[in-house]
Amino acid sequence: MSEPSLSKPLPDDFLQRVEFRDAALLSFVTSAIIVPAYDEVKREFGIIRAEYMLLLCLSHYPVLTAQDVSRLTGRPRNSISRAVHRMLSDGHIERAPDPDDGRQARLTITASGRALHDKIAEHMRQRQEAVLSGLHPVERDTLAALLEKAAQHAADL
Amino acid sequence: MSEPSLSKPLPDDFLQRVEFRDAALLSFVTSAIIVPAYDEVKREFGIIRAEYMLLLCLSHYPVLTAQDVSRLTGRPRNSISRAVHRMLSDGHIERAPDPDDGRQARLTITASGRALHDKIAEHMRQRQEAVLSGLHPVERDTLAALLEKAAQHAADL
DNA sequence: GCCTACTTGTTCCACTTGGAACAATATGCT
DNA sequence: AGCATATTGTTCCAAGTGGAACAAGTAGGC
Repeated sequence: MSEPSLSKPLPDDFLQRVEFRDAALLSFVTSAIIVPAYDEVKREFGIIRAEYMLLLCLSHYPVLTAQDVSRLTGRPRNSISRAVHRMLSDGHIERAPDPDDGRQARLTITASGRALHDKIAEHMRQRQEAVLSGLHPVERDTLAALLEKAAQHAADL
Repeated sequence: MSEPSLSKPLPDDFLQRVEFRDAALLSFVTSAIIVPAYDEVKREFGIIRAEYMLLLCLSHYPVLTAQDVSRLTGRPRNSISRAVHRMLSDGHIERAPDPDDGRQARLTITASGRALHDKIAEHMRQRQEAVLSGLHPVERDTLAALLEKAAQHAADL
């Protein structure tokens, strides 16, 4: 035991002193939800992040191209391309050439893909509740409203 | 990079319709800050995420072991181990064996490492401001307070 | 028509990432 | 003391990631 040795290092103190406190807090809370949730999903369903984002997008839009998904999610096109091939071979999505544009393909989700998405979304939701249940419902609403305002502003950058 | 991910051109209603809206909003806003900031830092300084987190930790604690940094940041020990070696060879940190425990080594930041950290932190801060400047100062304080409460709760999970 | 510029989806490759096993050391129990 | 167990830091390896180049296709100008 030399210093204030951190046998149990609580980052809270750390999150106060850091030079970019708001970003550090955002990152900490987000990771507390996202990282364990994606780890669970990968272990349980063998689905990696880009693959799930593909299913997520297709479950909210009837038809998308790979490029659409890339732009929606911010992931590079090659990651989406790989995800499309795996989800195709697993039968979770379908692909049809666009008759009006020979370059692009129209992607749609299958019943199997939608069922998988529903199960994964429930994992995400549960993890979200575990982390955010420390806030009262009114606080949750306030947080969501502030985040939405920031998201709006960030999207316009 | 490894972070949570939704990026810019998101139709507004996507974040409303998703099954885990709070997590999606958190992920979107966090990524809007973190991802471009780390990309800049990597391009400009050649420093990757684990390496910067090491510098960040050591700039706020006088002495840490690699294990401490791993627990503080949540990154696996081998990532920290690699970062330690590169920051050592770049002269940004120093390492000395712990006289009381032959397993661990005491890490400290050098003047060069601290200068690098200051420059990187300024990049992060600027990116944070770009995204969060859409909120009024009072809203920023409210957001930080709510996130801190959630972080506290998440740390106790 | 032709030619240039752009877009979509893909493959290639260098790099990052993190789980698992490992040696060295420390701790606890009897 | 001895022996089992835990911890630190490391290396190895399989997997994921994203930039760059690429072929096929489209769009616009002339």
